[in-house]
Parts: sequence; structure tokens; C-alpha cells
Amino acid sequence: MLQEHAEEYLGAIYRLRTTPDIPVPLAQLTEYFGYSPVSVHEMVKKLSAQEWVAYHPYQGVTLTPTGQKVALALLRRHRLWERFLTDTLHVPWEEAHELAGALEHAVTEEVTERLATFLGDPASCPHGAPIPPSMPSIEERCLADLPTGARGRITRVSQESAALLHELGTRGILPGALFVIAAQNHDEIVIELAKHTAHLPLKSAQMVRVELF
Amino acid sequence: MLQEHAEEYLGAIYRLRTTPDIPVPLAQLTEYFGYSPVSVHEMVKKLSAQEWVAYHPYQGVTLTPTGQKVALALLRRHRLWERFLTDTLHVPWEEAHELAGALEHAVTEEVTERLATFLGDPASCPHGAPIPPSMPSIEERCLADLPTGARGRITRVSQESAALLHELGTRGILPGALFVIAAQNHDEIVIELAKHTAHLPLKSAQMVRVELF
DNA sequence: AATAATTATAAGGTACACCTTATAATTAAC
DNA sequence: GTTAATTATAAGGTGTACCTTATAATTATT
Ligand SMILES: [Mn+2]
Ligand SMILES: [Mn+2]
Ligand SMILES: [Mn+2]
Ligand SMILES: [Mn+2]
Repeated sequence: MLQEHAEEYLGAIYRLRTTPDIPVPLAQLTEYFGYSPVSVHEMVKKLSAQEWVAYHPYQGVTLTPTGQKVALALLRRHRLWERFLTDTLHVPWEEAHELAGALEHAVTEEVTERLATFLGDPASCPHGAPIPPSMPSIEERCLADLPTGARGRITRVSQESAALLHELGTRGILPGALFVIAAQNHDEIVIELAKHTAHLPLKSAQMVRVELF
Repeated sequence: MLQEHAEEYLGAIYRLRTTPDIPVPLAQLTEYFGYSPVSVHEMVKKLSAQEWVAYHPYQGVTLTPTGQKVALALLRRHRLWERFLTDTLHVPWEEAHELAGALEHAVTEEVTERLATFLGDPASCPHGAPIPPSMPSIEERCLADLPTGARGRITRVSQESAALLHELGTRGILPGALFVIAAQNHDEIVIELAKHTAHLPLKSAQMVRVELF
């Protein structure tokens, strides 16, 4: 777990990028942090190993979906703290940014959301930058635990073994797919999808998360 | 600068001690943190080198005045954040302690005092522990900048070079001393102390902080 | 006084995130 | 197409705060 420093990098990459998919050159990170190119490169390799960034040699880094999530969560915390500092504690806005840079690492997601509520769910920081929305907390259920007739949408597969993914893929059980539970017994479920009906072992269904309607 | 970890140790020592001056055995710190005895011992040596604790072999550690100041400041921040979490964000009090353990390291003294004001200067944390008072913020002035007739008390010398300290010492310009400015010109000031009058180069006076009456 | 328990110290190691210096590879500019 | 600039990589190093294993010193217990 690299946590704090990693977050800082991901946040910087998010801030520095112009367009998603256009890589941020390491030279920019070097300048942003005031670190040596070698240090930045080293760190980028670590971030890349964790799949938080994609490293494009001689071009720079882009955020992976996971990396972007981390960056957005950080920016959300940062900007909420800025609002708290200026609105609640009456800290001058020119000092709020730096102070929020420390607080942003010191709170859990839950505290962050409570803070947001307290502040009245502000849409932007004192400097006008938008506050990223909290991740829509979908109520996920396990596909294996649903009664006959339940309908919803596949959200994700919680284990990424090749065999499982292949089994699900061939049956059309993919993130995004709409479904209705047609039947269920001790060792398999029958699930109706858009264009066909699939049989799936319960064991596999246990790895599938869905959002119910 | 050891800062965060050092603070954590000093805070723990403060919490664990029964009476000031009765040393806290390293074994207690070992247990408190869940670190190995060797690690604790190592850290204690560092704290001792900084004169934040006094180490009494086979007995334990006591806080020096400086160390205690750091510990009290930490506890103040900790308990103020606990109040904020429970009172303002409605975090359950059983979660507040741990969460405050992170926030306590993420704020400056100034933000702490603003937080205290916002909270209405509470006297105790949600768990009933007293909140140490803020350091009485003496309004310090520079001895070099005072008009004739100004009176007050020397509070401290802001640069600790041997030559300067010797110069001040021989003239009786020491922390605690009461004074009146008798005269002042382009390159020196004349300062009246309890039992004598001293002449001091302005350059030296610039390093002396005073509290005015 | 001898033994047991506690405490201290020595020696060597790990992970993290930074550093410098030097060389190689690639890309950009002339 | 050669040169210059940028970017990457290799090699070795730092400080902080943790670790284990092993041995020495002190204190406590019987
Ligand atoms: Mn930060
Ligand atoms: Mn802002
Ligand atoms: Mn803490
Ligand atoms: Mn408390």
C-alpha cells in the first residue's frame, strides 16, 4: 500500500492533464512536485505496477479507471476541506488550499460524506473548482442470493479468474446486462437475459454482483 | 524532524504516565503501540537526543518541558477533533477517537485555534477527558522596535549563538527580566533593568523577543 | 547468593520515497 | 542525416521507522 504519496501523484496527474487519454509527461510531474526525474520515474513505475496509471514511455502517464477514481476521491476531500476551512473556520482562501492538502489524507470516506452533508453538499471549492460527486453507492447484491422473479442489472464480477470470466462471458452474463431470475435450485440458477436464458452454477453466481431494480 | 511519529510517542507517554516524574517503562510503550522493545528503545533514544524525553535506564522515560508541550498540543488537537466529529458531524463517539488520531496530525496551530473557537472552546472531549488549554499566546515584540519608555519583560532569544547569548547574559538581558527602554539611537538601545542599565547593539536587540505591559 | 525475569544493546535487515551521477535510448530540430 | 534535447535506465545512497535474533547488563525473586 503506497496510499498517501500515491494519491498525491494521482491527484497531480488529474490536475495536470488537459484531456483524459493525452498522457501527462513525467517532466510535468517533476516540475509540479519539485522532485528529480528519476524519483518521479520510479514512483510512476510503482503506480503503474498497481495499475493506477498507464505509462507510455516517452509520452507520459494516463490514469486508469481505478486511478481516476482515487484521484477524484482525493479532489473531493480536498475541496470539501477547503470549503470547511473558509466557510466554517473563516480561514482566508489563499491559505485554504495548502491546509486542505494535509487534511485530505486524514479522513475516511464516511467522514468525508458527513462533512459534505454538514457543508450542504457544496458543488465547488472556494476557488471555484468543481467538487467531484461522491461515488454513487449502488446497493450491490449477490446474484446467488436472489429470489425467483428478481430483476436488475449485472454490475460486476468480484473475482477475476479466467475460467469464471469465460464461463460468464459465454453465457452473456456481463456488466451492464439486464436480467430476471427465472428459477433457482440447490446448485444452479436460471437467469433470463435480453435475448436468451442462461443456466449458471450457484458457485459462479456467488462471484457476480448485481444492482436490483 | 521526526514530527508525526515523535508526537505519537510523546502523546502516548503523556497518556500512560501516572505522575509526572515517575518514568513510563518502555515495556508500556511496547505494549501500547504493539512495537518490538528494540524499536521502542531506538525511538526513545531519538526522542531523548532531541530532549523531548529524559531516558532513565531500567526505569523508563519522562517528558521534558518541551516534550510535554508537544504532547499537550497533540492532545488538544486530538480532543478538539473528537468534539468536531461527534458534535458537528455526528460520528458515533466510539469511532471518534480513532478518526481523530489521523486528523490531529493534519492541522496547524492556527487552524486548531479556529476549530476551538468554532466549537465554542470546549473543555473536554466526548469521552470526558479534559482538553488542554491553548498556549497563552503572548504577543511578542522585538526588543529592537520599541519606543523610548516602553516597558515589559524579556521572553526569549530567537537565535542561540553562543556569542549572542554571552553578550546578553553579561548585560543581564535574560528571559524573565523586566525592563524599560531608556533611550535608542541608530545603532544601539539603552535599556533599564532591575538593578542596572545596559547598552545593547540594535543588531543583538533584533534577536530578543519581549512581552509588553 | 543463585536463579529468573526484565531491560538494554549490538548487529543486520526491510520498505518507502526521496537523492545524485552517469549512461543509454528515443525523439525533435536543424 | 546529423546533432541536440529530451527521456529512460542503471547503480549506488540517504533517512526514518519499523523488524528479528542474539547477547549483555541489571533488577527482582526465591
Ligand atoms: Mn495532500
Ligand atoms: Mn480549491
Ligand atoms: Mn495520531
Ligand atoms: Mn476522547
